[in-house]
Amino acid sequence: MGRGKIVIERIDNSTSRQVTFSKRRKGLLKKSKELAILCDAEVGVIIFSSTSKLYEYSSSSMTSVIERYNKAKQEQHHMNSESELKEAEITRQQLQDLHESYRQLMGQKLSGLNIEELQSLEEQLEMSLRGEQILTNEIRELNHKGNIIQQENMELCEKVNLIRQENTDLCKKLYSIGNATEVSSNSLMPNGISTRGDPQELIHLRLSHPQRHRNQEIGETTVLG
Amino acid sequence: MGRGKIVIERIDNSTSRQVTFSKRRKGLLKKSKELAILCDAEVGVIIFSSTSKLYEYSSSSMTSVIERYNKAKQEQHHMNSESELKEAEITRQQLQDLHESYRQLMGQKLSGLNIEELQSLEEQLEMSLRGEQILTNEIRELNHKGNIIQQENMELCEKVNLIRQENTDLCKKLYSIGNATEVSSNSLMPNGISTRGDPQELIHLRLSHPQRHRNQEIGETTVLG
DNA sequence: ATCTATTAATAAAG
DNA sequence: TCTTTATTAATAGAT
Repeated sequence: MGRGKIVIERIDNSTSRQVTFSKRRKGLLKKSKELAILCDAEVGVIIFSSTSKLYEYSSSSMTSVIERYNKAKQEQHHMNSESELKEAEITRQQLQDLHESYRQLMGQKLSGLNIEELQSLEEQLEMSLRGEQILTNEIRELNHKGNIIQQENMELCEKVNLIRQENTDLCKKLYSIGNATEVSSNSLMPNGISTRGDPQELIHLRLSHPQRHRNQEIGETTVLG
Repeated sequence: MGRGKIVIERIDNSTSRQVTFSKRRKGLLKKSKELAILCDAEVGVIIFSSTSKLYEYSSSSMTSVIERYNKAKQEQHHMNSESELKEAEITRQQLQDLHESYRQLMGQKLSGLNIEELQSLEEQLEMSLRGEQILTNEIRELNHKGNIIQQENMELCEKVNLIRQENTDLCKKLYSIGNATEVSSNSLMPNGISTRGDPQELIHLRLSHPQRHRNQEIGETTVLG
């Protein structure tokens, strides 16, 4: 879809690579949006340019997309390990069946000629089964630990976001104080002393009013930390 | 690009929504690959259908893309908080300038009449600045903790995968033993006793040979756990 | 799933 | 980077 057909391989020319990157990135992000809207899908796209610049699109928020992705993957893993356990169960059953028919054969053939070999076989089978048990238990434990840590992780993230939000709000407030006082300061500077009313009282009010809010928020945050 | 132009809005008809999803999903993933290859970019795409089925593409691995994304975001936040700190610094400077001109004005006007109010103003400013410091420190700490837990998480995942792989290998071996012996068992079953050679010895060899491998692997895994 | 008319994306050039 | 334009690629609608 251009003046000529191209093969999909790394573009060597740095300039045209960048041009193509810019065009196709735009196209990809547009198509991502369209897919999300048309088909009511949740979509997240992350692009790092060859110069490591980040571009992204997410129909909701990247955090929620990644979270959902992790959950879905976790479920997939669960499914996997469960089906693995089932397979192991089947294998175990097959071995037991084998064991059983073997025992029957031995009974039919000669009673107690190769007992030593039979016992060795039995031991080996048991060790197989025991070893497998150990492994599956370990996997269960590790899965469990993983889940717990991931949970902690998410909770921590929420905490961080919460506090970050508080901080942003606070910064905004501080900034608005700054702006407000800056305006006043202009009227106070030696060049422009045009004292309408009492500027002193005005500033005092402006600063003392949001001050209470600030103290409250600090208190809350200290409890969180 | 179809028989007719369409508007980008949720497709109400469930069937055609699903058809469009399938087509466009395929297109999006293809274009993602092309972008990654043509432009040497790292790309990750996550798609959840309206029925919550997961589709994905990543030029490297989704884990590494997400990791890189998180790092990049963290840096952005650092930049943000640094620029916020700079802004706070500017605000602080502005307030000090104000303070200075205020003092000068006071000096010019009446020497020491409203000192109490001035002091109150000073205290309030200091508290503002101190509170901000506390918040930014907390954020740093929380970020740090988050990183550590994430690290732990990844290491654990690797461990789980490693052990899972070992288990899979082991299962395969076990399974192949099962199949091999099952074949033998068929020739051993009452219905088909056609004893060519000594089947007993044959089974014993087949079982005892991989047995050594098994024991080794169990040993290794126990060290890991 | 396959077909095809049509639109959309984009390669190359300015 | 933006615009233009020829051409290919994607896909909407139908089967």
